[in-house]
Amino acid sequence: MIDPSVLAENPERVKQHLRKRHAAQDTFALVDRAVELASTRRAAIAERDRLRAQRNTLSKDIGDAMKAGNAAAADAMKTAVGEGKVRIDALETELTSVEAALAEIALGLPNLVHDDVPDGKHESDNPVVRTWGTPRRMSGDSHVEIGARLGGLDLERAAKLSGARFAVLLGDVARLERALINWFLDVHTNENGYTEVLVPYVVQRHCAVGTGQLPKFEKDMFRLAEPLNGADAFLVPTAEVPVTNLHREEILDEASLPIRYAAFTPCFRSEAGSAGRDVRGIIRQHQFHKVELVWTTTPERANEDHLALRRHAETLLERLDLPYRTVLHCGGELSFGATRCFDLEVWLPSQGGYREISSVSWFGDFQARRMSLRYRAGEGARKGKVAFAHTLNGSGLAVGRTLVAILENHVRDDGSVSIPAPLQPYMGGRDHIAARLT
RNA sequence: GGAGAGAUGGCCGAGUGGUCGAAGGCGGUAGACUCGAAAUCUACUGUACGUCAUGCGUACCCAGGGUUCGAAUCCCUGUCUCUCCGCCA
Repeated sequence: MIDPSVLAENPERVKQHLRKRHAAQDTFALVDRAVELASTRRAAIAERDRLRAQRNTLSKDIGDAMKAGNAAAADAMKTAVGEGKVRIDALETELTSVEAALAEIALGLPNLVHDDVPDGKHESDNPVVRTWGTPRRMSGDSHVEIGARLGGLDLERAAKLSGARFAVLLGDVARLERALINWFLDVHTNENGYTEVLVPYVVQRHCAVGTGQLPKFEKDMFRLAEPLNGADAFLVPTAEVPVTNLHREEILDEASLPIRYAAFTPCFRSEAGSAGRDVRGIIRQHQFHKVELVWTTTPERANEDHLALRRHAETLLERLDLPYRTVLHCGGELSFGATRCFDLEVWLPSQGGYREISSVSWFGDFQARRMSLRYRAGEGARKGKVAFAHTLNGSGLAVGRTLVAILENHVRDDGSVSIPAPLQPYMGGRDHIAARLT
């Protein structure tokens, strides 16, 4: 959520950011509507509070009059309070609907855009900010064929269980997936200072509102048919949702920041808008695994923290010897809640191009406002003041896509696949997975 | 699934209709004392919204309703936590 006072007092600035995002036309009208609603809201609050102050004074006087035995005076004042109450009730009814309408708009507006974000509308407008490694294979079999030859990937049987966009992994390929999870977590906790956290995979609606998936993108998530503990609930689309919400509605000490979590979770996505894209293989699945890195930090630190987080993800690809590039999202590509975002794209020979394997986002205080995640400044001019924290997250990494990249980049001529050195300890010390003889 | 107890400020804990944003203690901050520290003493120590802003007003004692001139306090509903029994991984 963007700052409501900026929305109310500086709508032109908000629209400028919307233009940079190439937002839909009707979004601009919503900004104007919000300005009207905010003004109505302020007027209603002012009148209601004035009447309540009057009531509170009178109530005291009534008590005094009754103690003094002056029933007639008390009754007269009771009548006056009663009249005020009718108006107060009307104003509160009005406020409830005005604030609901305002919240609906505010929760549906995307974040403001960081100055670093370049103009542009499409993926092709994202500038490349880093390239690492040289692709050895420029084309060839996809992970589907390679995985099948290893006896480790069975999409047909997965379809018997769950339909399209699911996979069954077997043998050493399944173990390689598990090795990646363990290695990612070990690197982040042992070398990068993250705290490992294991969280629920089902969350109630308010959490997904907090991180920004809701209310706008409900179609992308799996919603449970039955209420969970009395509330609407969803399978997590990413660990970002439960982990960022861990400290919702808290006021953290600045000394405890940044808080950095590394979380492994399965991720569930309905991908409703993706019909026809990546139908083959395991690039786009309804269920996949991801290790996610989530930071809660201060506005002062956030810029450098965002770059540090990006390096934590990039380094993994380098150690796995997987060529990749890093792009900076242009305005039109920037996701709803992000103020600045880097995508890491790994080289996939079968596609002859780079594919997203990690998205490293800085949200400013956008998510923090939605979940009331705040901190108290410890030092400096603002000492003792409470402010919204900044949140960041990035994949470190998407496990399934890393597996695909390893299969496709490290396959050998005989159909076997080399295991990158860091993963070998997790694979019984072996340096390759052999192809089956058939 | 059955039975019971509870939810108050950073923490502990008092408060059963008005003088309660809330006693007291702990913790924290500042000052005094001290060469310094400890101990001691003094003061301060919530969040949000509104505003004709070094001030004033309003709301918040789990949440939502209700009773009342007036609710932390009374009533209803819900949520969560704890204890015991049952079941289960």
